[in-house]
Amino acid sequence: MEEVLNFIMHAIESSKKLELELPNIINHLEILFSSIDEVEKSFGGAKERVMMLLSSQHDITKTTLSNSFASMMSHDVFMNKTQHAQIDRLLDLMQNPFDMSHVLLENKMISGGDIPMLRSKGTLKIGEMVGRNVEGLEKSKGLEGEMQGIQTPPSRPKKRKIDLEKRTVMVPAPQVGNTDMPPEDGFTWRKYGQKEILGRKYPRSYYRCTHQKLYLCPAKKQVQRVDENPNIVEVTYRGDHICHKSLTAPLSYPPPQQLLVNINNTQTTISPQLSPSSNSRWPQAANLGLRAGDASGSGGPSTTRYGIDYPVADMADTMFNSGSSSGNSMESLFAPMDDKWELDENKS
DNA sequence: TGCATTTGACCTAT
DNA sequence: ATAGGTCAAATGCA
Repeated sequence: MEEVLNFIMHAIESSKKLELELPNIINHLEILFSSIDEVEKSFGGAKERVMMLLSSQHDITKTTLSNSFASMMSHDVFMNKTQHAQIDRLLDLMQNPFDMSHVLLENKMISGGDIPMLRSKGTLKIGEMVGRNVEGLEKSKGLEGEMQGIQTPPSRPKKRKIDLEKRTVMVPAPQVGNTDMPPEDGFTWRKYGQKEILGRKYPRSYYRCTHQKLYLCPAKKQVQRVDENPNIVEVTYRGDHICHKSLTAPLSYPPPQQLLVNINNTQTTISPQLSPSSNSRWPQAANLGLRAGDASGSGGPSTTRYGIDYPVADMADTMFNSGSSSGNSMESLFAPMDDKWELDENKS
């Protein structure tokens, strides 16, 4: 653990140094790059070692980790309630690396080598695992043996009234116009609530399917900005859309696919993943997040449309859904990912 | 006028 | 008691 703290302290020092020198080096890209690189590597090293500790220390407890963080953070910073909560979340992540939403966030924040590391340890799976939360994990008995003794944290409230499967995806928030608008995902939603969430900087918005009353469609989603990066929103889907199955429903939408949104420092990519357990109920990858930068997304209501032309979405749809041929450019882009991130179903 | 959003109140699980 | 989730009246907009 000492080594971890050394890495973290070095990263913090490097960050401070970078902050101080920023005005001077902002125009010297090479120096800027090496400074950022140093910070990145230090945090990466820390995380790598924490992961190693986690794999070897089956009885690691949240308390001991928390104490380590607390002592580290208390050098000259008084941690308030929110910061404690954020550390709690980080600890949850460390003990539950399966939550895809966090993993994606981590992939953005740290070097790209980390996810392969997780993958090689067999601790991370895409497909069935994408975005599945703790409840989903607990149901997934086959995974227990692969958790390498990492215990799911003593959970906070697991289920509320509705016992629906939840899936979380990270999508880029709109950069222009009304950035509070949820990303487009091909469905029409109606906002029915917003709430401040303890330990989170940004409020959580609650949406239900516009056709809930008409078609008794139970689909809901929660949209929340990520604390660490407001440019990313965390979208949690619950319930299946049945509105499109109704004979009297509006025009159908394109077949949704499960997705993986892969965010890194400089660009955002959206990678389609076939879902083993549900191949028709989750939002289409191509549509998610495309509202960012879409001028039409500024201002108007958050509801979207069935059967209306969406040039950008269509373009992406074409890229992702242009049949099973392996010739399209997007597939070539994501091919390495697909090869490495083996779906559970393919294994069995 | 009808639909969507806002927001305080209420409900419910822990 | 508390926090997350939902309801519903008030309000805004086209």
